[in-house]
Amino acid sequence: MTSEDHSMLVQFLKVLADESRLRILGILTSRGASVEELAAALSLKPPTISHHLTRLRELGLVRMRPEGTVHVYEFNVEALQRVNLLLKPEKLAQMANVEGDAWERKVLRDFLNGEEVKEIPASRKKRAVILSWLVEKFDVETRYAEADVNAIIKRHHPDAATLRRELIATHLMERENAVYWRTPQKQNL
Amino acid sequence: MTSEDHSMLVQFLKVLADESRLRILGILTSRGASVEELAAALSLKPPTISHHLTRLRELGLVRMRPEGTVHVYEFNVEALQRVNLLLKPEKLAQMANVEGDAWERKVLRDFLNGEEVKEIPASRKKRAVILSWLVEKFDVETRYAEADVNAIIKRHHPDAATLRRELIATHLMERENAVYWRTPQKQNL
DNA sequence: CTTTCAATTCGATGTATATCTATATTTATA
DNA sequence: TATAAATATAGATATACATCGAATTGAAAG
Repeated sequence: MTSEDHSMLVQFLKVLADESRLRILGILTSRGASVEELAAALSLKPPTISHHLTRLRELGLVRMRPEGTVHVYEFNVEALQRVNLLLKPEKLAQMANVEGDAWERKVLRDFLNGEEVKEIPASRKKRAVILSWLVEKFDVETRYAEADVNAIIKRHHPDAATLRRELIATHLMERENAVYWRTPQKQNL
Repeated sequence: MTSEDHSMLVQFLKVLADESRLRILGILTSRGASVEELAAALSLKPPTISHHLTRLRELGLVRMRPEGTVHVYEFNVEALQRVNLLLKPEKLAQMANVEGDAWERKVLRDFLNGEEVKEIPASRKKRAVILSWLVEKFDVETRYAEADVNAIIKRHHPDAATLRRELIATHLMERENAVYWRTPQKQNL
């Protein structure tokens, strides 16, 4: 549904993003006009105008009323209003959220080999993704000794010391005295 | 000024009329993002994303903030609002009205030879243009006998009878008993 | 200072499409 | 019914541009 809005919006914008068609719409705001009139007004050939009007009509931006052998085209203001409604940040956000964590999945694919961390990413952001994956190996309500933490990490990567420090530094885990625990999750909105 | 708005609007729409760029903006509504993140999210290569961001940035639709070696891009909502303001019927009308009667001038060029009507257009609309030109040859406040009307018309075309009848039929002139006069102009809005 | 990593720039390629001429279709008129 | 006029369609051409791989730039880290 939102992705329908999305491609709908793209199509509208593609049709509107043309100098000739905007000028046509501009003329049609004040009066209906025939193909020949528009051709003269824009200094373009009738087939070109016909082409533009077809594209505008496919999206309902103009309507056609035959009058004898002449076709009078009129502007449909409603359709333009619908475009304006879609062209807002909130709507764009909705449309984009069809997916969002493709990047995280890619990082996991790149740096994991099954349950093994192939390499600790140098980039902070990528490291954060791996650490988020790693912290899932710990229970939320359990309290661990440092040796337990190291043991669990070592199932996935030899450098337990570095990773343990990173988990604390990124606040994914917390420590008091010699006791470690996983930081309770905060809810997503 | 209005034509600057015009080409401005076309450029904005051309930049917005792209699926990838709309998705980028959609993502950036909720959070700033790096080129790599966007590339992963859209399943496109970084150079492609860079290209899109450049185009968006040229129009001020996004802003860039370097953060270490990573470039964080953010959405500039204001710029989008400006597009919405331009994408209204009134604005389109303003932009189009740089000229408007090119068609009428073309018809006159085609069917007149100086003060002589070369041929009476068969098309109703074109005939109307020629008749509007012809009726200007009459004073507004004068009352004419049929012979006078014919004489004036014959300065421009031999078939005075037909043209006289057309002037009446199109209500450009009126007749009562044997007296003719030019219909008073109604004002334009 | 060298290496590394993210971003950008460059060059190439394929696709989309605005515009034109020529032809066909449809409606009105003689 | 045949001709003329206004649109529409078909086919051709040229331009714009989205996308990619390769090379370059610029910043951070060892």
